[in-house]
Amino acid sequence: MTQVRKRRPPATPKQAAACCGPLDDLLDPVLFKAFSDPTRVALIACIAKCGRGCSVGEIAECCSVDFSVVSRHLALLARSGVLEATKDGRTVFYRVRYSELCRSLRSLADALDECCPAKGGASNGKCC
Amino acid sequence: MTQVRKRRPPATPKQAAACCGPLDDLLDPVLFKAFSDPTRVALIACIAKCGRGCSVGEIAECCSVDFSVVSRHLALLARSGVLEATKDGRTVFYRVRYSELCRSLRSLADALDECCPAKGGASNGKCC
DNA sequence: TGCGTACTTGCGTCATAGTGCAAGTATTGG
DNA sequence: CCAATACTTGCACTATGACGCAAGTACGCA
Repeated sequence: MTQVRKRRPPATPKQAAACCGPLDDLLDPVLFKAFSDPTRVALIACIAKCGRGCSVGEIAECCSVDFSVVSRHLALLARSGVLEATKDGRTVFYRVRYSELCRSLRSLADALDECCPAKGGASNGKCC
Repeated sequence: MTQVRKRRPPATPKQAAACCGPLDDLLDPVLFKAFSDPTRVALIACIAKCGRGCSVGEIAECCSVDFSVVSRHLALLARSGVLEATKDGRTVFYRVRYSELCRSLRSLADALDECCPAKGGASNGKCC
């Protein structure tokens, strides 16, 4: 019978870098860049806790920076997939893309677990 | 009898910003800044997939930037809680803090769910 | 059609951050 | 004790990004 050979974790970091796994796609700098600025994080928290679509004007009342700055941050957050923009007349509503965001975060956590030797992850071949 | 009044989600973003919930702590810009640079992300993926503690020299072979740059990135990643450094003689080993990282990511996902109206989150009062 | 509201975009400024080189520090082995 | 190894740190340069102001665009309403 053919034995199912368990894939080993890469012996060196260089080998690890060469073999692509789920981590490489999930560790997206563009997504996490969205969460790397205090002002943006405040905006995200604000909209997330509100639980509904919010207009730019409403959101701008939450923080002390200029209206134009808020507008730019929101556009960036929409581009990076954190928020979703819908336009109604001249008002733009931004809402949090809860499910997509949660899925990304949990997938990343899962992918990390797959690599973790302590959890038997690294020897199951799913890491890369 | 006293009725257990379900807390409503904040009516406006400004109100939402004022009430502190789990999100405010979990949305940590310092942590996510670690994941916001392509070079750093490559280093993290490299070490994570390797599944063991890696020396700075080994890690530096993975990417094209200068050795000193790698050293600085690794130090930053350790400061922000992504990596853990242990010194053995003159060699420093960096390893991924899998469990802490996964916990942070999953907690954030959970906190977001608590805010999501579609999942009945926003009306349970746990959001803020 | 003109005006006000809601938002976006261009531009200049300033601060922060990434990078490479070179020098410095710690540790090991001869 | 000296030299080599492994890494860190100082310094200068450049790039990127956050910010505010002002001008521009889009839309609704009278």
